[in-house]
Amino acid sequence: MKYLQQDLREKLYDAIKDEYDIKPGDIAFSIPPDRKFGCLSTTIPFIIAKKQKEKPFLIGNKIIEKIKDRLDMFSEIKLAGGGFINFYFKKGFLFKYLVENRDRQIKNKNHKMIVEHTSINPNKAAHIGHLRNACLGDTLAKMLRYLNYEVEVQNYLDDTGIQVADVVWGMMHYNLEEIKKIKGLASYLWHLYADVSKQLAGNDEFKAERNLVHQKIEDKIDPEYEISDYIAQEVLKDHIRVMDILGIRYDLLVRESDIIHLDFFKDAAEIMERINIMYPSKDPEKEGCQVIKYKKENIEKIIVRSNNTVTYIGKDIAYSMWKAGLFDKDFFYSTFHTYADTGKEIFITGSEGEDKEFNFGGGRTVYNVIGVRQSYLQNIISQEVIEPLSPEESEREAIHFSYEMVALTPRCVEEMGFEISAEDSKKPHVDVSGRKGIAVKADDLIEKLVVKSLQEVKLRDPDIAEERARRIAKDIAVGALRYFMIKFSSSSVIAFDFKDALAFEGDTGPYLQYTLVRINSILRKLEDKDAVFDARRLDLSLLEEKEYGILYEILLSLSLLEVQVELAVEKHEVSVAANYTYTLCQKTNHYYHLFPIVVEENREIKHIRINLILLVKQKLEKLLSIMGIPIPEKM
RNA sequence: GCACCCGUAGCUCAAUGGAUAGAGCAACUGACUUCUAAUCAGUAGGCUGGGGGUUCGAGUCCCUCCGGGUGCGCCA
Repeated sequence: MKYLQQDLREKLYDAIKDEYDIKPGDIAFSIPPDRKFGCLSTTIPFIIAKKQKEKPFLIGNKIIEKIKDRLDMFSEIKLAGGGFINFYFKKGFLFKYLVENRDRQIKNKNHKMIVEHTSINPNKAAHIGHLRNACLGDTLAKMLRYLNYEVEVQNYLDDTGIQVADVVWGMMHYNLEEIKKIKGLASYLWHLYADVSKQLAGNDEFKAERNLVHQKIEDKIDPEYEISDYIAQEVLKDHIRVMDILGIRYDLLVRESDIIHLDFFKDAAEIMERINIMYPSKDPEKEGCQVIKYKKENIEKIIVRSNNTVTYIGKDIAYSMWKAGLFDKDFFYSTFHTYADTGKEIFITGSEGEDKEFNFGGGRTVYNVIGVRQSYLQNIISQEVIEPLSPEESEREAIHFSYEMVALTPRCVEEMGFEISAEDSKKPHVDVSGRKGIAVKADDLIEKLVVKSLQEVKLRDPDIAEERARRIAKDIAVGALRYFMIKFSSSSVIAFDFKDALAFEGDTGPYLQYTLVRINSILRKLEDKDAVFDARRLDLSLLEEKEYGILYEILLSLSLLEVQVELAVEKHEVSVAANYTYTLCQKTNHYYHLFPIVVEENREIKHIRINLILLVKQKLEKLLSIMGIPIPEKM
């Protein structure tokens, strides 16, 4: 349909460009709310009317006169509502078009996208907040791959940060050998981190000790360094394990320690100084500091402190510039992990080693999936650094893929046995806090989902083999979780509650899975020779009006797959795809409930229905794979 | 103070400036001897926080007020 729309836009533009002063981009199409208004519609007469002071309906009628003989896929082109031009496809056109073009490849964009997501501090197990980040980022990456961009997924590791120093300080009464014996280190550290945070709060002596530990980690002094290095790596492995359960994978792990040791900031600073983005502040309060001006809020942000150390944002600037290919320096790389099933490797940066050729970094578009609270800093990076360094229009761009936090409902906090202050209990939701230990661990949530779906599976098939049941339960759990994490628009806070997250009915991942599982089940019951695409034998006039109407809605919906995915990427809203998939499934369920397929006796009608569900199956599989929702073998 | 986000059905959320504001949950009614009831059909539920404005057309854009939340550090 995308090609159809493009084609139509060009023809329309050619027909009217001499008479009206418009650009091809002004012509947009939408699908009208009611089929009596046709299957495609444009409001171009209104747009022209605004510019040229002529009645929209007069313009519309003129346009229709010009184009009506040039477009043979339509049976009718009508003016309605005072200026809408409504197009009516010839009966059967769309179905044939979809079947014939079902394997059409999306054009290669020759454009490298880097998506940074997950980026969890490597000092404790992952929680639901991190899951939202990873699910959004992974879905975005999968969408970009579907649209045929070159995509590289990076996960940034703040291995020298204060959070790691916190837990190392808390572990200093152990030696490395003892730490290596701890089972489930990430989960152990979860509790330790909460304890440590409590101890450090308001105790300056402890904080001074912790700061010393932090310094030793940065300077690679043992045993602090070796302990921190071990912890960061073990926790990272645990994050990779959890994310892999959800089908989330990475290409490259970038360590902050390597950015520091390779002194990336020096190269970044030289470039920024050269074009005066970064300069010494004249503000007496910021004497001796290098700053960047944030024009929108008229603020000077400190990048280099008066003691010559680089701030948090300074390091991120260096990393962002490297990601966008704005300087030549590169990391060294080695393999960190190999995925058993595909044999694909995750690489990790290093600061020394063999100087081999790798193609990491150098993205034309660089997405950073990070919470909305970081907007201020991310805006500085994209507006004040990357943009000025990319003078040609959209040559390089850094995009903050922003989302709101996952919070807990007060009820949920109480359910989990945390104490809740009177103040918090009045709020609509309570912030997740790794520091306080108030959060739902990713592992625990997944386990709860698996247990619940296993119950449901066994309820439906008491004789099912244990291993098979577990496999299916896991698929359902993953589907439920991933869908839950992306179905809300990213600007709304998710007030997490087990009741909603554990739901398997209605607007949920399992609903989508169920739709496809049933289609597969129907197809299994057909003979092989029946279950084939064949566009020549689709005589839709055989269908009664009601069936034709519902079938047509599904076809229109199917035709929008690529358009919807593009829209999701453009709007930075992966929920667009989730909602789209859900309505497609609703229509499909409605359809095959009313019109049986296997038992249909009229062979031509049966053939039409089979071709429809074959199309739905193909598109739905694509959509689910984009959202990382697995397809269970049965439900 | 400056910058930003949110407010839509009882609850959780949808809706490129477009035609009659839609789903799910909860409630109520109905459909399993039928290709899988994790489904489907139906009933009920709305001054889209209030007030102005722009527009042929506003839940959507602008202004203002009310209510809720966030960011603005030589922390990360």
